Amino acid sequence: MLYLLRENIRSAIRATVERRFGLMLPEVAVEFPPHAALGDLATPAAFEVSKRLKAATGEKRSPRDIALALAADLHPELTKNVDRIEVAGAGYVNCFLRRAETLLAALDAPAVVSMPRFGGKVIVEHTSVNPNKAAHIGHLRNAILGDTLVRILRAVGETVEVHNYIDDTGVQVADVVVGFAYMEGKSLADVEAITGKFDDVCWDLYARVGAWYAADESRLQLRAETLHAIERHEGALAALAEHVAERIVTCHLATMQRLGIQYDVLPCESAVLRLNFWSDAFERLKAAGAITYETEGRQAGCWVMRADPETTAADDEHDADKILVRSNGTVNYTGKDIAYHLWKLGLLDRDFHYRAFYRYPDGHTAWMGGAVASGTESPPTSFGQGVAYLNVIDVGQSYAQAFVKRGVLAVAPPARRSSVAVSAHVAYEKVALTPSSCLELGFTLSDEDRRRPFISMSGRKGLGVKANDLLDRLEKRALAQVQAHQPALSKAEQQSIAHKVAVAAVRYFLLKFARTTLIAFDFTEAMAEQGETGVYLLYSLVRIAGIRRKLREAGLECSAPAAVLRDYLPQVAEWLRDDGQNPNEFWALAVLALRYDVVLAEAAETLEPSVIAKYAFQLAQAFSAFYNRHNIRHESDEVRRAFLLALVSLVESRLLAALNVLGIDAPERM
RNA sequence: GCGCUCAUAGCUCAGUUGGAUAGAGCAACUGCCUUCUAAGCAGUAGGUCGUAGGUUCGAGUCCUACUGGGCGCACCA
Repeated sequence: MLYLLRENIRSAIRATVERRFGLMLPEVAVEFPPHAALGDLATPAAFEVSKRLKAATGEKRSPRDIALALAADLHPELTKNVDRIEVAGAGYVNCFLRRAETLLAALDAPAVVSMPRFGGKVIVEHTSVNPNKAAHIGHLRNAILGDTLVRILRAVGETVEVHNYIDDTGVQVADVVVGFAYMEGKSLADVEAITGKFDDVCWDLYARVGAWYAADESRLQLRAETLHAIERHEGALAALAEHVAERIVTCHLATMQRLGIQYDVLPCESAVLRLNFWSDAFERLKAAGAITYETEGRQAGCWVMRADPETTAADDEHDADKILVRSNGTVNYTGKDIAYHLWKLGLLDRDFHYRAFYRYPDGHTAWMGGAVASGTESPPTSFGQGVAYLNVIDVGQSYAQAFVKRGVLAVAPPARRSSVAVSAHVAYEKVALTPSSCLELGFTLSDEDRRRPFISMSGRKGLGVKANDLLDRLEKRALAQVQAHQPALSKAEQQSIAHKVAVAAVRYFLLKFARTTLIAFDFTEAMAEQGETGVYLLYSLVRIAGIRRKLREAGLECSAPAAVLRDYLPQVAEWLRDDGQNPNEFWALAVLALRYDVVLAEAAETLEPSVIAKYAFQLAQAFSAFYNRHNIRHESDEVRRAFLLALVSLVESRLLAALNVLGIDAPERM
């Protein structure tokens, strides 16, 4: 609601400044003042005009004079929504909205308007966990961040395709294969016969393989041989690798499904090579002059991409350049990634072979993009060919991601360069463990480690909190609460509620931190059900559901409060008026709810989901205060009851929208 | 060595592209359940925004230097 209004004010100010002062303002800041006495929207543009006027003409005019002129000119253009405009402080222009009219209009308006900016399909890649062990909470942060980003983009009207890249040919898979084949002497049939949680079995095995290598480094030769067999796609080891990768991917998809996360395409790295994506990309990189063949020095025999000399410098220990093709002629990960990204933007005349890999309960299918044609079904739409890509990958990959982008940019035809320019690496910090969490997991720590603020997770050491384990613990804990609060419900209903509570808790916990904040995972904090948590958000909506239920039971139902209030506009205006020095609490709540689309737009623009999480909590908090002060069921005045209910409806609508974008589903009771 | 990033209340973190009186949760303390769910609400206390300069009407936010963390710079993926 406020998004469009803010844009209107922005353009009105820009036009007024141009007309009266002959200045073009590139950006006009319109913000939300710290308190209600200063209006609903405000702009410090007069300060900017004063500065620019002085620079352009030498004329000195006080910001306050300019603000007065702006306010006078602005008002006629905005009378529809704005009640009055005041100049405050040294030169702020403050707009006050017509409260009653705005509230009623908002009740009939959708929570958000469509405002796509990419102009076509955006490809979001996230999760991309090595398919060799159970997913841990670090992978969960990636997936939840990515999934929420997808939901944000879809909410603002973007078309999004979700990719989960499967690195089925890397050392990580090879290590588990070595474990099965050489440590345990298992055949493919033996591994296929393993029952139970396969990802947990591999988690333990992977850690043991690490120790096994450390005990005798000559065993690393087995890894190299296995890797080679996988890359050539030959023999029993390759077949075992394929089985491990596919089965683990299935585990990962099931884990993520618990959190409401789905994928459209699972492109496999093996196919990037076998379907000649790379050889095409290689030729194009050479033709574009983006890579050069080294004939001397320690990179002799390699194809390398030069670093940007302005931002990176080489020294004795490090080459700033990035090798894409090793001296033995094989391509590394970054090279393959460039090929994959060319495909994402439709810049390769090649495609994967698709087969339906995973069915979701709602009928959606995740398609595996592999090297060989198999199966009878084909996808309903074409994949790839996006106008932009967004990669949710941890910040440690920034260096490599920068080379991927430069590689794609070098090959892209001029008309498509803007596609590459708007594409981005959505970087986030990792999840580490607090020392106390490590101890709780049963790991022994040195005294030095004990004093550290956090300890990195390590799949190779088997040190980490598995995603499924955390969810299990949360569900168990929530179930105990639900059983205490809702003893009358069936076991199945209680479990369904406990599941929703657990999902809300994890998703909110991993989303409330800004992307660049390292999370030191602590069980106590992550399992908290009080304060700034996903549980609190659910509780607010449960209370709203409770209000509606009780009103229905009392025969006081009111499905369309706006229709009732339309006949009592002066009364509504009175209820929304500030009382002397005190700002009006109803209006404060309403105007916060109306900011939803502004917050969503900000999240979509900055690719920062945490702002929505923070906003949802703020709105829920404001509602809780309202809830404690006003009892709707016991309100005898019918019109006032409709008024209070209108506020509840507004909050409910925006809170539901926010939670939907956060991937959190609220139960009726809890 | 170079690059990126962070430093805000006892702890964990927000802080609207430079704006008006720096906020929240946890922990501590004080109240509130015959009431639409107390998984809650109201209140108290807690700050030289790492240090020193600079830019300007205005700096937690931008620039420089310094101090102290974290990450990256592999013929790994």
